[in-house]
Amino acid sequence: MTNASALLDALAEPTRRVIVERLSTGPAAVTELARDLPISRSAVSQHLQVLKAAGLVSDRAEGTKRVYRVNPEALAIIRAYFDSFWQRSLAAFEQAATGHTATASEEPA
Amino acid sequence: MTNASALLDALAEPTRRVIVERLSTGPAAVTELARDLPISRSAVSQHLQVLKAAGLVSDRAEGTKRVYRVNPEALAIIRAYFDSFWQRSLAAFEQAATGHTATASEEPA
DNA sequence: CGCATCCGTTAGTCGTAGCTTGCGTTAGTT
DNA sequence: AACTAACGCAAGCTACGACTAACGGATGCG
Repeated sequence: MTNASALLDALAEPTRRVIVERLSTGPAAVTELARDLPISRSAVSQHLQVLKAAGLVSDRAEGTKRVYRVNPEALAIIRAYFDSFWQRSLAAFEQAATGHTATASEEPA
Repeated sequence: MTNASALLDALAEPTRRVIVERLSTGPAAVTELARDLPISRSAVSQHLQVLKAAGLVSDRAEGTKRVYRVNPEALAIIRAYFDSFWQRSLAAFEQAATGHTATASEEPA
């Protein structure tokens, strides 16, 4: 679950990104989510299963409804993933520009 | 190409993520990339076309070779995307915590 | 108690992304 | 000029994933 690749595999689907974006503004139920999407409720449910298996969302039974919400920790992992990713690419970019290896003279803030 | 969705569509493919990870450590040519991958050189080339179309990488002819490198700006966009994303989810999470009870339900089993 | 709502699951169809193969092109080497 | 290495491109095949449809299980309400 601490693997960013598994999380990104789940976020590969555009529809799932929309769902997570929607859930990032607050919890929602399945039918409620499906109402704003051009697909069936069943499809939304299946997407939620994938997101849940990846650890991106969690669900909670509330009466007959089932409320889903995002897992901030999962987004934090992805965020950290792309952060180090970006820094590495910047280092390589700097190196290519200056022509010699960078000596880690960056300010750590 | 300032759209994060287009960038994420390109990074949906696991192989393409490996390629970009590899390129984030420094530029490389097609055959050089294909050497470490279980797919053909042509497949790698096709992946690079997708990444290039998304603006994630750029290429430069160097003799008979074609050197690819990552575009740090593209990674910065994705980074910013997940950053705001994460902050929104945190805000929603905090609101849910303070709005209801502090020691409320946690595990849905 | 029926009845409606909300949801997960399964089976099954279908589009498409990813891969290989083969070919043509360009650049470098002798 | 001949040969080789490094690519891109196009056609064709295959497998996977997204979707729908139909079902059954809970929960809530009259």
